[in-house]
This record gives sequence, structure tokens and C-alpha cells, in this order.
Amino acid sequence: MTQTAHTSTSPGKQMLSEQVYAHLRDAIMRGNHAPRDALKPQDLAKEQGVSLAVVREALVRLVGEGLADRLPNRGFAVPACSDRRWQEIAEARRTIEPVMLRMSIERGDLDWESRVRAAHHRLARTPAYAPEEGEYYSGAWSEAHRVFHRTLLEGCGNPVLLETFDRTWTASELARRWSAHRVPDRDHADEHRQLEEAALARDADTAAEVLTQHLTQTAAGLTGCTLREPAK
Amino acid sequence: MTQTAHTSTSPGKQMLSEQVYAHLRDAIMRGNHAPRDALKPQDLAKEQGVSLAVVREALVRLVGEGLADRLPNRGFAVPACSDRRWQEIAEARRTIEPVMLRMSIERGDLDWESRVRAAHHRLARTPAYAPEEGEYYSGAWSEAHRVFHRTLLEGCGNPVLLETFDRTWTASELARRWSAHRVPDRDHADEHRQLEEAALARDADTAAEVLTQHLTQTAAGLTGCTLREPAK
DNA sequence: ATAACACTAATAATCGATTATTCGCTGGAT
DNA sequence: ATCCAGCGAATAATCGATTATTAGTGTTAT
Repeated sequence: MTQTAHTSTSPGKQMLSEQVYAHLRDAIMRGNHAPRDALKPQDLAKEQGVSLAVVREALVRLVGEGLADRLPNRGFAVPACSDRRWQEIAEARRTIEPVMLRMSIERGDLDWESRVRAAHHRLARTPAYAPEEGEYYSGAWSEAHRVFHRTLLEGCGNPVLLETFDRTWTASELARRWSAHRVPDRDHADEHRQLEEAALARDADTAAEVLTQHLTQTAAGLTGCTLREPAK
Repeated sequence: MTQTAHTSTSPGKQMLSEQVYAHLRDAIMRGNHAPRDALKPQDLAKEQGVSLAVVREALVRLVGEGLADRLPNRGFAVPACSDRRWQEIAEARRTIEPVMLRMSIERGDLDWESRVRAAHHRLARTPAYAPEEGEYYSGAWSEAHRVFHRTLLEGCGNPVLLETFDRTWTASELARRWSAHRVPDRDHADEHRQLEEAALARDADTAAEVLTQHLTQTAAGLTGCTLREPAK
């Protein structure tokens, strides 16, 4: 009854597992499930009207991306929050992204410059908080934020490095989602403006320094969210 | 009949899908299947005496690691060889690994030093080619090579960065597997000796420089293996 | 009273079969 | 002779049901 989605709302026809995967990923990233919560295939399958196999495939993919944990013979779960791991992710970003940014500034062409301008414009004009959308950053802002940072690095022209960025960004965002406080006195907008400015001025030293500071401050904002690590 | 592997040869009891995954991964890394070859679930399932589901799970995991391609509604295949992608992988390694090596040299403790010595000793004493094992590098040497490079970087103490290393190393090894020629005049042993020496002397500049050269030469050795990209 | 054991309920892992899609082939029309 | 339509086999994707493992609960022996 559900396998023929091509007749209903969905315009294109992708695989069932792809839809379920996207839905689950979004749910986890939006924080709909609490960390360490069990992801029961049966519930999810019934919930979305599909078979166990497709849910299972989606979960396996999520595990591969670090968006779910697998406990052998005990099923799947939302990844646990570990302060240490978040700091490691932040350090990895501080290690890699400034180097990528230097490559980007050295190699980026006119098209890159234009896309950086466009991405920054969108980010600057998007409100960070949406009143109706809960207490965290709005979905639109999060996406604009990601696109801005990614665009800055895209000038390097290396898809492998950009895949690495995507992975660490995702992990980083998952951490941010469960961050307790949001450091209200932080001026993201100015940091981003400085980044754009230095990048377009081809000032690699300044840009790398600003990015490092940006990432360091983000990591600092995450410390203290020692929620749910109750020994077990 | 096959689900109770705990009674037969296998000592521990892991999931079926884990064994199948490991077997398939090894087969691909060993080059048992040609690039662009179809990986048919039915054949693999019958071949290993398991159901389609477990093969499917293994293949999905492989795709997540870049060790298999997925063609929607057309199944799975061994990843195609693209010269450009290999150069991108090599550049990514040149971008990230020297920075990691610097961190490692700065932070590595006595245990790290000891493990570096051990890994280099094993690598230096392992023959690169095994007559009976085909025309390529021997399995034992490949593993010792990987362990040496990884151990060098493990001093950084950051698991996230090391995961990144693992991914790019795997991709790089897959490329090496299909490399046409093996640059016979290359002296790996000396490069590795220099690396060990500089690292243990805590000479970060020299070590990073040697590593960059090492990776550059490896990449150069891969150019020209433009096999099998027959338009399509 | 506590600790070890047995039993039961829940669910993870696996399987065999069904449905849907694609590829190759035959045959006819231009 | 070449190109397009329709048929048929192969196989990818999905499903429903079966088997095996785990966690929880209650019981009994010390």
C-alpha cells in the first residue's frame, strides 16, 4: 500500500530506504530523540509504514556516519553525548579547516568569490532564532551557516577534503544541538563578516586566524554540557 | 544451517553481517574484483551461504566507506578508478597528515615513541613483495606499512583525526591496488627510516617535509594508471 | 535476606518469498 | 539497414515471518 509513492505527494521516485534515511537523519539532527534513546526498528517501521529491512538499512547508514550507535545484539541508539568527544571534534576542525581555508584563498576563482558573497549575504540576513521554532537556532539559519562555512572552503577544489568537512560539520552540529547554553553574548555576525572580508581580500593569515578563533569559541561554548553520562 | 557459527570454526560469536562485511571488504581491497564489476547480492549470498539481507547490510556499509558504489535500482559495484580522484585523495593526505604529524611530535609520550620504534622495526623487516602472493605488495607489508604510518600520527591523541586518516588511507590503498606500475626505483625503506628518525628526534619541520615528499612521490607513482574509464 | 537460577516477554538478527524495475532481445515499420 | 515498440528474463528492492539473544521477573535454596 505504501510502496507506490509515485502516485501520491512525492514528485520523483527514490528508494524507500532513501526517504526513511533522510527522515531519520533529520529527526536526529533536529533533536527529536534524546541521546542514548533506543531507535527501535519495529516502532520506526510501523511509524513510517515500511518494512523492517528499509529501516535497518537506514540505521546502518546512519551508524556509518556517526549519527547513530550500534550496540551488538542490542540494536541501535542515538549517539551518547561525551564532552571529550566534542572537544576532539572541535580540535579536528581547528586542525583541518584553517589549512583548507588557506588553500581556498589561494586557489578560489571569481565564481568562488561570488558564491562566498552570496552565502554571507544570506547568512547575515537570516535570523538566528525563530520564536516558533523552539529554543535553538532556527533551521534556516543552521543551513545558511553551514553553506557559508562550506562555501568558504570550496575554493580549495578538493572533494575529498570537502567530504571530510561535511563529516566533521555534521558531528559538530549534533553536538551543538545538545549544547545546554547558547552563549548569548557571542557575536557570530561579526566573526562571519571578518571571515568573509579576509577571504575576499585574499588575506590568508588573517582569515585562518579568525577561523581558528571562531572554532575555539564555538568549542568553548559547548563545554559544560555534561548531560547524560550517568555512569551506566 | 549456517546461523550457528559458534559451534564451528569461529571462536567468538559475532554477527553474520560482520563476517560477511569483513570478507567482502578484504576481497575488494585485495583486488579480487575488477573495478566497475557488479557486486550481485544473490551470487555473494549463495557464495557465503547467507541470506540476502546480510549481504545487503554489508554492501551498504561498504558504500558508506567508499569501498563500493551504489547505482540506484542497478545494485552495487566495485568503485571505478579515476585518476583525478586518486590525485585528490593524495592531495588531501598531503594537506592533513603533515599537520597531524606535527601535533603528534609535539604531544607524543614515551609509549608513543616505543610504538613508533616497534612499528618501524616490523616494517623494515617485512619483505615488500611475496613471490607467491601475486605481483603486488604483500599483505603483511601493506599492513605493517599502514600501522607504521598510523602509529606515527597516533601521538596526536585525537581519535577524530585518526578516523579521518583511516578513511583516506583506505581510499589510497584501493588506488594503489589498481596502480599499473610500482615504481621499482623507489626506496621506501629509506624514506620510512628518515621519518622515524625525525619523529623521534622531535624535529617537526624535517618530519613534515619528509612526509610530504613521501606522499607526493606515492601520488606520482599512481599517475598514468588510467585504466578502465572507457567512456561508459 | 540475599544470591543464584529458571522462566517469560521483548526485540534483534536472519531468512525465504513477493513485488517492481531495468536490461536485452525479438520483431516490425520506416 | 536502422530505429523504435513490446515482450521476457534477470535482479534490485521490499515485505512478512522465523530464529536467536537479551533483559526482566519471579522463585528457590542457602
